Amino acid sequence: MAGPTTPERPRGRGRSTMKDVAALAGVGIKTVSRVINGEPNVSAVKRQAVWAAVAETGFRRNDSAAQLRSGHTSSIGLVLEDAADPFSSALTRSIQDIAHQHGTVLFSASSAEDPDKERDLVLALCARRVDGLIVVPASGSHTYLLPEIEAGMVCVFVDRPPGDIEADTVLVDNVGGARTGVGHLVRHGHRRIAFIGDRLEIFTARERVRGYREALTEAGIEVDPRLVYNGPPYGEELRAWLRAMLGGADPATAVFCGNSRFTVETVREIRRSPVQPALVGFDDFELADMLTPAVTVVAQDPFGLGQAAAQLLFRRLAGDPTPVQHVHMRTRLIPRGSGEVGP
Amino acid sequence: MAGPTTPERPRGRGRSTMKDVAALAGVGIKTVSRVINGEPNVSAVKRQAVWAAVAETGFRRNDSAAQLRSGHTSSIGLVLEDAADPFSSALTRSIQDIAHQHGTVLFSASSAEDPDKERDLVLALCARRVDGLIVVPASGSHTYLLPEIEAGMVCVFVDRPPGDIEADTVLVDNVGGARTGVGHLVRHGHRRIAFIGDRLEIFTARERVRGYREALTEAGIEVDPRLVYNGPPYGEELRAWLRAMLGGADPATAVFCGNSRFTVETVREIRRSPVQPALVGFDDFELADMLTPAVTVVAQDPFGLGQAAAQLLFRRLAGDPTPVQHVHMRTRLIPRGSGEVGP
DNA sequence: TTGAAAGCGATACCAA
DNA sequence: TTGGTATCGCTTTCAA
Repeated sequence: MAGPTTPERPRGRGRSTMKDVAALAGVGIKTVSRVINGEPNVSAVKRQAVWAAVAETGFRRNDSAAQLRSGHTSSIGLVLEDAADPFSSALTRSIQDIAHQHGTVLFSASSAEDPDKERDLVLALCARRVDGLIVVPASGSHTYLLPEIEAGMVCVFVDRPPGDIEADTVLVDNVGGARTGVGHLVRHGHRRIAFIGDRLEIFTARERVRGYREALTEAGIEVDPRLVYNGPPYGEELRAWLRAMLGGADPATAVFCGNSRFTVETVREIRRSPVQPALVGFDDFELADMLTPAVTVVAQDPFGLGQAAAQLLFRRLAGDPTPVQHVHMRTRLIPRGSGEVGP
Repeated sequence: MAGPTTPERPRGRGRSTMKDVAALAGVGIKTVSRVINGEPNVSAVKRQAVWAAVAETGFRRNDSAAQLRSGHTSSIGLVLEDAADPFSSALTRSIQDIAHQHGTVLFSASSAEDPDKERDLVLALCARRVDGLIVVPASGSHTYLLPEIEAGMVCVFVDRPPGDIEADTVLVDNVGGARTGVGHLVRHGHRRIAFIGDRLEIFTARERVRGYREALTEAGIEVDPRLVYNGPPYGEELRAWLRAMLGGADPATAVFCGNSRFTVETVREIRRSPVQPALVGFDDFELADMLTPAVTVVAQDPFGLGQAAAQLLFRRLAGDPTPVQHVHMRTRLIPRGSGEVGP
């Protein structure tokens, strides 16, 4: 009984359009458009009639059609390494928030550190005509973005710079942070300090080793290559290396870790080890203060990083024509115990 | 000199279209469409000519235009509570992966547990005509989705059921998990067991208290309301309650926590406390095994949860017409020490 | 204040 | 195997 009494209402699948709404409200389609988009110059009477018809038909504007004509999507894209990583998820959240403030939604995708997958994802986002793009670039060249950028796509790179192209970046002061952390260990009397970090293909790993080297050189300590690990942060390879290094004839008395994955792995290995080296890690992590001993870290600010990147992006979208910008974020040493012990 | 020699190439802002590509390649626009979309029935010669023209012009298909005509976007939406939360970010990652397998990208947004914001985000995603939607619903009614669902939007709810509507859900066995965890404490001789969890507006909190009550009742233990906390997982309120409860005349000898936020807060407070109750937490968390004592948990599987939800969604999108489904995921007790001590 | 008409850039359909 | 034409639902433009 209830069904067939409202013949104007589209049944089952399928959406009603502005045309349907206009017909039902007895106005022109352009008036519907004005009301939906909150534009002025519509009489209160018609405005009400339109909203009534919208409610009646369950109308929802098709943004694809709007974008096709107007040229902007009110969406931005984010491509990062792994959405499940705490650093990435903090980044995501802060970018989502800034996007939301600008009435914009966020596409996000994970590249799994694979340059080809990153490229696919980025280009898919470009095909969707997102207004702008924030990328934590995998290694490799980014020249594939040149045509997109020339066509008007706005890109900001976070945490790492892109390969082979000049573009806006928001980076952490990796070198300075590592210098601070290693210098801290030096000041506590250590001279045999190990470095444990990612493969050197990864920008942040390169920069942090550099900071490590600089700190040692500055202290007049020669770098011992047997104390430097650059490899995957998981698996037997790392554990074997740690065991060998800690159990060897001339073990390190302190360890500096290149990121929190390594810090955690190192903490686990130290637990099993007869010697207890001092430890400082790059990047803070949850419960670092609750471990025994509590872990001293050089903290980054992933929320701040995401905010800075998003704000730069929206400034560009608003038309900021200034030359390419390179923003650097400070790090902060947080002493908690593991780094404040002598050799 | 290099610039003006290729007059066909669009300069500066603006994209080339299939029309441009067709003109440059000397073929019809429909042939370009066939090549771009990998459709058959195009000669090798023309195919090559088209790809050459695509490269030359930097053409990238405008997906909005494609969607307008074809009706699907190859995108799905995800609305959750907080992208920075480890549970949510694991969910995000697993959904991203399944989506990617289906050639689909993911919109994600955080509701911050605010029903109005959730509604805005969901409707924005509907306006973008995502093919489907996965939602971790905030509390409140979800009747606002009825018109969308009737218009063909496919929705799957994860971790919590929606309010006031029947829809596909993928939930954790909250009651059973809590019963298991509390039962574990009972078996170690505890009779004064506290429950610490979220506000009762939140579905999982309600279910987990229920499991707690059932376990106690089953053991013939009366529930003491002074041992039950339902409130925010942060701030002085919780800490004061914990201090009072642990320092009172008749303190609990064991604590069951409703989620990992509470577990961590409780661990911190126990450290400062003179008494050391046994502890079991719902939801596993990183480094739980490295704390002292290591924390016994009832683990969920957020990756599995996301996978199940995404797979159900894509089954629906493929046309699965079966009635509304309610999937339940098992939990798993992981004894680590904190829960294996007597009163 | 209002609305008719002309696109936006692709795909669907059908004729060649 | 090819490609012309109508069309998707909206915004823009412009005349009334």
